[in-house]
Amino acid sequence: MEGVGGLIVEAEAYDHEDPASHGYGGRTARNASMFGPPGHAYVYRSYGVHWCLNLVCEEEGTAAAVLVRALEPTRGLETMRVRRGLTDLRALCSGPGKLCQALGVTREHDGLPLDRPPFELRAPAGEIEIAAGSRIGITRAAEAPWRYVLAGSRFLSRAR
DNA sequence: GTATTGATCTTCT
DNA sequence: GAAGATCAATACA
Repeated sequence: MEGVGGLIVEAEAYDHEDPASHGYGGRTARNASMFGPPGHAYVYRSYGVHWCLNLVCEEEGTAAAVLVRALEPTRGLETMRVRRGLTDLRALCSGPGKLCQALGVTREHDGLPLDRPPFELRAPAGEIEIAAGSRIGITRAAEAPWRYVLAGSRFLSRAR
């Protein structure tokens, strides 16, 4: 989006039956876009400091989404470095909040469709190996094996 | 190297 | 008024 981007290497799944999910317990003002049509973004403020980006999937009313936790920067590296104030490539997008800062994702992107600018969603090129694991950074149902990572990637929020 | 804590805001109780 | 799907700076080993 807007000249920056990368390969998603880490994601976590949430649905409306998940106690850790914002969609748990019904629709609210914050998670409205989670309940919207699939293929849209759900962006929320975390700890008052960071933005986190979700990709809404499944059908309307299920509040299913995947949190994009980390990606491997491939485009717009200079832009992302400036936004993050860093030179370390691995630190640019190795976490939900970092990733959004690097990409420039804010509440303005909440609810936007992912198949139109400024978003652009593409399938990865070639064969990739996916590994599943327990989730990170949450206090409920953290043991659910709904974290999916690109096996062996150096750009994860936590090492393999 | 690991551990702890402050920052700062939206939403829910 | 408290909690939270986080990060980065600081303190200690």
